[in-house]
Amino acid sequence: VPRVSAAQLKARRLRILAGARACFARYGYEGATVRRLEDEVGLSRGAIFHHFRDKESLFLAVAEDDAAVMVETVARHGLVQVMRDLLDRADTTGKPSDEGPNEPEVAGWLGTQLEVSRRLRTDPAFATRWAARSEAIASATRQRLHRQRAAGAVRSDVDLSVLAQFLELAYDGMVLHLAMGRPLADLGRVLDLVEIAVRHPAGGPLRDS
Amino acid sequence: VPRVSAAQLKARRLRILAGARACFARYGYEGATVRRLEDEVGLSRGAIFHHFRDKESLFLAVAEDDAAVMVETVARHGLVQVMRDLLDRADTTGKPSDEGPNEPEVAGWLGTQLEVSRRLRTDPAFATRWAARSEAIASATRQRLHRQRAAGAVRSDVDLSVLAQFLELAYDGMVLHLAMGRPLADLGRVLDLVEIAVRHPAGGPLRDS
Amino acid sequence: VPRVSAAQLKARRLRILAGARACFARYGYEGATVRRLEDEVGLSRGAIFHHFRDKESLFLAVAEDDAAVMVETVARHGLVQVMRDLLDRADTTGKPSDEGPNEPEVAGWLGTQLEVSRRLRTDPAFATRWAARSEAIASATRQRLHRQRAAGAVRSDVDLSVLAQFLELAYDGMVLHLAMGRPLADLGRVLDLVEIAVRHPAGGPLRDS
Amino acid sequence: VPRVSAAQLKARRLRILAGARACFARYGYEGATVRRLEDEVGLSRGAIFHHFRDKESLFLAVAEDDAAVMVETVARHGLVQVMRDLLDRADTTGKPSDEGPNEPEVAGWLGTQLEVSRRLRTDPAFATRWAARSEAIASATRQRLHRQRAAGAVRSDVDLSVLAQFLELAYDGMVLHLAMGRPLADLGRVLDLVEIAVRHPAGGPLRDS
DNA sequence: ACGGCCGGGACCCCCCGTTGAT
DNA sequence: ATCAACGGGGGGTCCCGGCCGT
Repeated sequence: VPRVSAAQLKARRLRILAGARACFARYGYEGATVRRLEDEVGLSRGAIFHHFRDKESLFLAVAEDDAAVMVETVARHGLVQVMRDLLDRADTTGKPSDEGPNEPEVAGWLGTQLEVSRRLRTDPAFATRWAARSEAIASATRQRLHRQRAAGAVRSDVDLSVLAQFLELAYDGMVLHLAMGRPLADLGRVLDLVEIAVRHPAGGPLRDS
Repeated sequence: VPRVSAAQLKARRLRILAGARACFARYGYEGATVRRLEDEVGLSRGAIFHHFRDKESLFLAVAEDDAAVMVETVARHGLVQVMRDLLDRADTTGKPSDEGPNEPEVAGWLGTQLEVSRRLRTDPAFATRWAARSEAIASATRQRLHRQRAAGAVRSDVDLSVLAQFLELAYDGMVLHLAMGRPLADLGRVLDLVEIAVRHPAGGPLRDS
Repeated sequence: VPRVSAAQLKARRLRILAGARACFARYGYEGATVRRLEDEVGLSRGAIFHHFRDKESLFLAVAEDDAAVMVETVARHGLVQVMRDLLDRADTTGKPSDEGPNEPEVAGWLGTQLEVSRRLRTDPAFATRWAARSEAIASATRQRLHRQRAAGAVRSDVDLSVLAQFLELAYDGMVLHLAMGRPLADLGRVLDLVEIAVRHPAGGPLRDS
Repeated sequence: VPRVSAAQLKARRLRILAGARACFARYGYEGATVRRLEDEVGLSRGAIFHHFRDKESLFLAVAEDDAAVMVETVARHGLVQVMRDLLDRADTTGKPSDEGPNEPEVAGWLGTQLEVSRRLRTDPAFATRWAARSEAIASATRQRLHRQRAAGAVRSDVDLSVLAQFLELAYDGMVLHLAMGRPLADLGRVLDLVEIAVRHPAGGPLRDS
């Protein structure tokens, strides 16, 4: 017999995830000591490790959450739009999100992405667990491109998979760029270049904006 | 009175840097424990920390070395070529470099780049020290683009700085992509897209390769 | 919700202090390695440093405990009596104390005193924190002398503060003498001299004992 | 065939001893790292360890030097005078000594004494090596008292050995007091008390000074 | 469900003393 | 005789996770 409602349990879990995301983003995986997780989450070791087996599992849960959100966003708006959103939100620090309180902070998102990449390099076991998530994003991108091409909005002289990889390359580049806190500068116009390169075989004229 | 010649000292220093680069790349900064550094380098704590004040300094030296090599390469061959080289070398693991024994392993290079990005996020002091290196690469890219445009090989309807940022975005994307060990797949054709987007306002036909 | 009662916590703390005192006394501050502290206390690093921030704090707690006991003893029985007790207890090693189990072993006391003196010399920050404790002992000595003089048991041709310093000098001397493990020999009769010098302007005849 | 004169060798040795004494006094035995000894002495490890087998031997040499000076001073002027000198010199910090450049700084002397006491407690082997030096000082004190009594300057109703121990007690007290950097205050008048207690059975009037 | 106490592994770095070159 | 380079042991401390009591 659960002493608290399932809803409360889920809320607790989300609270832990949110705090953990912030912590991992700010300090990195190793830098996010259990002590700091406690402080950020507002619960103690016992509570945290009651919900997640260990630090690794907690991190994986955070990362999978982010990945799921991203898959959905890509499927609905496309990778380019994801990048533009990223840019907008990075532009206004601390600006309250317009998609609800569950929307992960952009800094947290970026940080988590980078931490994932680090663990992919150094931890083969993690890589295995993560492969499915990664493919889900790629698949969502390809499917959307497929729909877009059918609508005539995507150049047809290049394989879809190549275009998808091109967009992923740009996305990865943005993640790294923003996560390193480098200046935003003309990133908006850079994204214009990216979009045109996907749209028109000729690259075409720059859209006026 | 130096016990060993300056040449030997420099060689020793390079040996430490090489081992450290491999270690940082394989295990990440925190994962590269002193024990592992000893094993990889083949020297003892005492020797290593005689040449470098502490682990942080050692890492910084590795990163600055890589940055210097990269600045030079960009100035000579351009960022696109750097990316193609990256791709070629990533294609054949363990293949002996054709630029001499001092050429850093590509895996080491990539890993270092990512570790730099992590520390940039989490360590403001490091960010300050690194800013100059970062700008040097950007500057080299801009200067080369300037020369290329004068030669008519670069589109003239877009600001150079935007094109430079576009290339840097693609480069960052490649670093992240490769460092995460993701499949190379059609990355070569993706780079073609990148190159064309920089070259011709009209995008033009894909070069046959 | 405390897992253990406050009493148990306090007991644990005292157990750590007792072991630490023995360790510091036997090996000195630097010689009292964490490993030895573990062995002596019977608890692990984790437990010890859960109660005390670091080795320094643990040592300070031991020293302050000893100082508090000494202030009280001086106030009740006077410095001369403290010295005689010291002598008696040094005479019979391992003899169970007659003042309860919390009474610090004399060897521990002495060793701590000497370690305090070392840190006073080498660590100005420690000196500042310790000044108050030192003055408390001096003050207790002066107050007791004041009462004794009123009772006619102390010579009146010398300033009280000088007499107090004389006694402190003798006390310091005893600490050093005993801590160095030098022979006790006629120390009892030496203390007679000290006492007489404080009591009678003329030094007077030796009391028969 | 010595490549340098014996005098130069001795000078080098003295230079090392002087620097080491300062270092041991300022930082304590453990705190006097080889690095600091190098800095203070102005020579490197190799040079230092060429003249002294290891740190322990160096410390012992410093201590024995000090002890020898003290034996001589006690024999010539008596322990009370040694204490008064100590006091005078402690009174004027940095005052150039009037007994030549080989006269150890008072701070160094005191620090060494205390370090000796620490090692006596914690290192039985050291205690054995030191016993002879300790007895030499005591012997010098007794012999001088013997001569003084013959001259009628010392009370005759107390055993000489007790008086000697009394003086040693006071001396040890001064060492501890001064080494701890406590205020000098009325220490001069305290020494008057000590002297009178040794001189006259009746104590007698305080000398005017 | 939660939290404080605790165990013990491992971390980085310091430190002493040796070696071989000069 | 002197010193830089070096080996490797051990220092304190942090840190993760388990264990009970509440």
